[in-house]
Amino acid sequence: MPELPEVEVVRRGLERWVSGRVVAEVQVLHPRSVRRHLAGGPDFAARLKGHGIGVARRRGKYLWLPLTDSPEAVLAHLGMSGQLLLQPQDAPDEKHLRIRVRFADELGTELRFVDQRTFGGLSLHGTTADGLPDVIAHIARDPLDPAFDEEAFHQGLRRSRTTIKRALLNQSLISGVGNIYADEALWRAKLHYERPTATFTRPRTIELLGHIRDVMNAALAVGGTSFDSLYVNVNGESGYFDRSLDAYGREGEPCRRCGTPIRRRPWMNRSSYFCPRCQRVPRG
DNA sequence: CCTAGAACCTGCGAGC
DNA sequence: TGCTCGCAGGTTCTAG
Repeated sequence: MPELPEVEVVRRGLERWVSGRVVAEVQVLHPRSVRRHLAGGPDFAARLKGHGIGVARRRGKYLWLPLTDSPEAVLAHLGMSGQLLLQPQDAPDEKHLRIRVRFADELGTELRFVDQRTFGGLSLHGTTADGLPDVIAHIARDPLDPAFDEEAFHQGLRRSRTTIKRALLNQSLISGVGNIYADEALWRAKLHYERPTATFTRPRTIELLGHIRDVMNAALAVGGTSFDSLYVNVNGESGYFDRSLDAYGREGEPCRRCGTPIRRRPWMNRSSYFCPRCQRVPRG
């Protein structure tokens, strides 16, 4: 569940169904799914056993579960295909089940990390004074964070010699934006994805941030974007924002503003979708 | 230091 | 039917 709205949907599920419980047992079924832990999966599992789970938190696409009785947190990143599912203990294992967490209560449910492509994973870290896992200190605040620094973001754009979509995907400049919401926000702002960031005026930056927030909030309100069953909440349910997309995945379909067919261009081993009329290529 | 591109994985659908 | 190719919501490492 890659981008901010989808990760926030998962965070809310964890807060409701996992926070407040105590870990009884952890099973690591794929070594790659435990990240940055030299001592390996069994040690990761042993270190979690018996600890209480605090309120789930999120920054950008990262989410974490603070431990209530130690200054550590379980950090999760879903990568391209990761899911955190709350399942009945007797439900059959998913094909790509990587990590199982059982709890010391009688609720009969367990937390499962399922990940087809294994780009995601869980890790265990110390936390900074404000409760942030130390390894994500370099991740910028996301645009839904009330403390997001608009001026720092604008100055970051002005300073960089890159193009706007690359900048939007740079998680140390602004976090939570991925390929879908970058294309959607740029369509709304009528900006071409290869516009140099150094050309941005402050009003243009502020307007773009507004579109990013609008599209993310709209997606969040309907459970995020799900093209297929890979992107679901902790109860396995899909979101509906795919119906409301204006650019992403709409190659050949008419722009909802001007009717011109939306184009897809190969870009950084993936795709960019844009309206060739509303979003003009910058000259130069 | 900065930026662009490849690598890391598995599975699916299109085309031959 | 079965093969190959391109493509998929992300991050990180390396080369220049």
